Amino acid sequence: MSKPTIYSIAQRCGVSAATVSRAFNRPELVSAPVRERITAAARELGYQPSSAARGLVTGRAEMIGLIVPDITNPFFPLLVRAIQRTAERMGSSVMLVDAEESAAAEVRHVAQLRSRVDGVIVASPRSSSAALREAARGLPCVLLNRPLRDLPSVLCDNTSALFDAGEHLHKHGHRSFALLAGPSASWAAARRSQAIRRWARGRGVELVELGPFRATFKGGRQAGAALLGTAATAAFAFDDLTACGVLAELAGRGVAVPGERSVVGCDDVLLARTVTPSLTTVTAPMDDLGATAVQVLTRQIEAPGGAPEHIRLPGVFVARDSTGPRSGP
Amino acid sequence: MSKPTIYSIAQRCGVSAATVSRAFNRPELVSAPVRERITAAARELGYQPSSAARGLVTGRAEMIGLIVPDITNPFFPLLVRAIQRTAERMGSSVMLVDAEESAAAEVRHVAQLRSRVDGVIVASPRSSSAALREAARGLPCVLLNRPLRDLPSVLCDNTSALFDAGEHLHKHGHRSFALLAGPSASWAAARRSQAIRRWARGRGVELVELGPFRATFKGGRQAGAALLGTAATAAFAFDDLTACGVLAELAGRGVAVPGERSVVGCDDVLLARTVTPSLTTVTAPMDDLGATAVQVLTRQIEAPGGAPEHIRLPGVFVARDSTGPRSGP
DNA sequence: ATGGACAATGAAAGCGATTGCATGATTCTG
DNA sequence: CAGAATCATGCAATCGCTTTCATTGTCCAT
Repeated sequence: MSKPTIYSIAQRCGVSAATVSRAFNRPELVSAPVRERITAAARELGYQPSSAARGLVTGRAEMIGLIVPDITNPFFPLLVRAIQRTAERMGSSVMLVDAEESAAAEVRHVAQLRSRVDGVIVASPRSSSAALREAARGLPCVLLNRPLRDLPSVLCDNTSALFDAGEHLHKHGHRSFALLAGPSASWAAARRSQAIRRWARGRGVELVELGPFRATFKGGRQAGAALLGTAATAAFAFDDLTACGVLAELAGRGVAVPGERSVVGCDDVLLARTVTPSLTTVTAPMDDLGATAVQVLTRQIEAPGGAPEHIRLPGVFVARDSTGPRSGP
Repeated sequence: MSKPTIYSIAQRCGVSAATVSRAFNRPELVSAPVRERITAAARELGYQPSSAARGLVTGRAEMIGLIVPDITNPFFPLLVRAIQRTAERMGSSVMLVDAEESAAAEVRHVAQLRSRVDGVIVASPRSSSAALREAARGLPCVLLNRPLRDLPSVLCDNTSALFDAGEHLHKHGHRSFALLAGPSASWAAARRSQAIRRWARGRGVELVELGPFRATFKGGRQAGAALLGTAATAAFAFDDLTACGVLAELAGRGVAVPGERSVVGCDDVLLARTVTPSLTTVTAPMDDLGATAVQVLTRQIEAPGGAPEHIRLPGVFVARDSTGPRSGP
């Protein structure tokens, strides 16, 4: 009465184990009647192939690892979903690992995953390039939102969308802006800041830089407080979570949005649509991002050693209610 | 130059594979010098034991599955963390699966996980008892926040904390309450509603029931709108996410909290501390909940067939800024 | 009839680890 | 100093599956 194996089934059906295996993996090689007997017996016995045994012989775990720096950040759940869906469609499962915001943990987890997965997707804004490269040596790996020359990566590029955001605000009469910078170690943060700076310079408008702030709600509140110390009428928050914090802080101090200040976020997290006022932001193409990452990883797994792909997906600007005409003098 | 195995190492060190295996698993059985040579060689070659091979012979995957109904709900990330931490300490990895709010998916995923994990933790408010029981047949399984006689479960019981919440509001002069009910299929929702009803009856205060509302921010806004249609001065929201929605809706309509209405949430999600006003709520002992679930599951795995444990951890009431003295007449 | 092509199946060799048993070397005991 | 006990190690079976190669039987063209 132990777990059924292909042998139990084989015996029960009077065929060899090989035939049972084939009945599942290459059904066209097995005659219809036999195949049916086998599947019937399998169902009856509640047979489940042992993935360990299969993995041992095929060398594939049918599993990919996903490392995120902070699962409590609302940016990730959507990504996780997208990745999970795509992976499932390709016959793989996903092992999610939360690095709890520690660079060391990110790298450590890559090492731990090595033996259990076919490859990993790493959303690792923190760890050093060298550590990352080293950790990924010999393991198919795709970087998310962080570029590294010799490792494949899938990035969301918001540069042009942020330009659009700037133009949108400019059109509404804003001339003085604040940049609420994100974590200094984060590639995304650096890139966004840079895009905004470039735009401001090109437009010839005033830009005061504040921060860096942590990418949390609380960080956003601090950013909001800092913003009030300036004359800027519009602010670019590093991301939506930060922006929500800013909104909360402003609301708490009785500052009207967009009446007195306009705020734009980034990422288009679920919350962005639902807060009041709803957030003007830049939507990251989460589904694409996740799906692409899985596909790139799959390619990497099937043909290791190819030139690393670098894919860049553009974000798109969405105007909502947290931005509006400049008020005052 | 293929992946190093215990054989490569054995050969390199002039010992047998068995010795290499022992050097890692039962080091006390191997003489010190040999052990060191082996570990040195292993490090040098970058050896990683194949978990498939080990799993095949030991019959253990060192992996547990975790099924959550909706990873975007901020309740779960903290739980996931706690579970992951505990599992790691016990030498297991966690496979997280998001059921995307579908009962069918919950059950389907349990089936898929069967062959890859030693057991599963299921946070499944939705699927039917029968389906759940069937899906878990022969697979160690622990239910989270949902009781079922014949399956072990770990629950967070907020009954007494909700009583405390009621008393807190009563002390502040509130006499007319609203219950903003959560999803009708959810055990937690039913239980909370019941606790609140009981308290109100016992206290002899007025209680109007609204809902059910979805456990999302948007659902909360609807609840907030509904609340304004009543004369209740204090409201019990199903959970914090709902409560945040209520706050947003009230703020949007210029209703002061706690000036005009008091709101209490439940779960003490991260956001609860950071919104304005910060949320009076009932904190679920997430870390305990997660750790306990893993421990119960581990016991279940090691000694299947024991009587199912049912563990209940109490939530505790925390007063913050979303509740205050009753205003008006 | 005869041989070849083709289809359906079986036998058996691994995949990389763990582990019970056997063996040889040391040390202990009386 | 003989034999027992102990220690370190090797041998070989095993876990459940996939896959190559060989085998058997059918059928068709010659």
